[in-house]
Amino acid sequence: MSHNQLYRGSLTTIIMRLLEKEGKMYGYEITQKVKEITEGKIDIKEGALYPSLHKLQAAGHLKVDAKKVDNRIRKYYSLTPQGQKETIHMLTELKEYIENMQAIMNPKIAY
Amino acid sequence: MSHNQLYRGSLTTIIMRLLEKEGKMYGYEITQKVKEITEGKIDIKEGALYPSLHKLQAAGHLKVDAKKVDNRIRKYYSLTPQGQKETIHMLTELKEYIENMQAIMNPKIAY
DNA sequence: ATTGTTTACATAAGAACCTTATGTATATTT
DNA sequence: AAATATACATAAGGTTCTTATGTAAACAAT
Repeated sequence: MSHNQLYRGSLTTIIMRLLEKEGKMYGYEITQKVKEITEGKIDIKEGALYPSLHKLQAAGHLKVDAKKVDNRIRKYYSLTPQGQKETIHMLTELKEYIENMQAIMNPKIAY
Repeated sequence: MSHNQLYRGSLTTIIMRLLEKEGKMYGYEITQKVKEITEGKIDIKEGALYPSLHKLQAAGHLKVDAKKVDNRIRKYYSLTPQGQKETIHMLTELKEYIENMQAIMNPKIAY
């Protein structure tokens, strides 16, 4: 994902948010979209992506629809109703994370 | 630290930034300060804190000064010159992390 | 006076999430 | 023909965390 440890734990939130907006995406497409949006700064590794997609599917957050395109399999993922709720929750958590970190980095308390 | 996976990887940045501002702090003090600043939302576990402090010290980012207060040992940590440089780097990385995540969450690209 | 809580350090086992490496297979570009 | 891009997948190992446990002193409460 990145040389930086900060990104550890962010992958599911990224996946869920992209699917929320795009409707459906396949794995490789997610990696390319994230690269594009972040101007190459986030590079999702396949070894992280695919297990993460499988886990989200097993948890009932994602459903999959396999399609053959150009004689190759693509697995299109999309949010389940439960996944939509979970996405809202994840976005709230991310917002809180950022607020908490900013509070520590730039506290209102005098130093 | 938190039930939330997002915080994974943030602890060293938190420690370094607090020491940058406070000058010197001991372990227990760091946990209390973070609780205070984030209104209890971030609770640093001792099992994470102490190994992290030891690792930062071993890396040359922190120096330690043990003092006996009330018949008990306190280990005051502070940044080395190298640690000060590293802190600036970590803050830049955190800023970039937040920017990248916000770009994914709220892209300027039309959907 | 003893029990429980807070302060203050420490480490070990195990979980979670990642990277790196490797594998398969087809399409496209050089 | 070879290299790169597309598209999936898993296994081994690293890092960071949680949970559990331990030591020890100060302080508050019953």
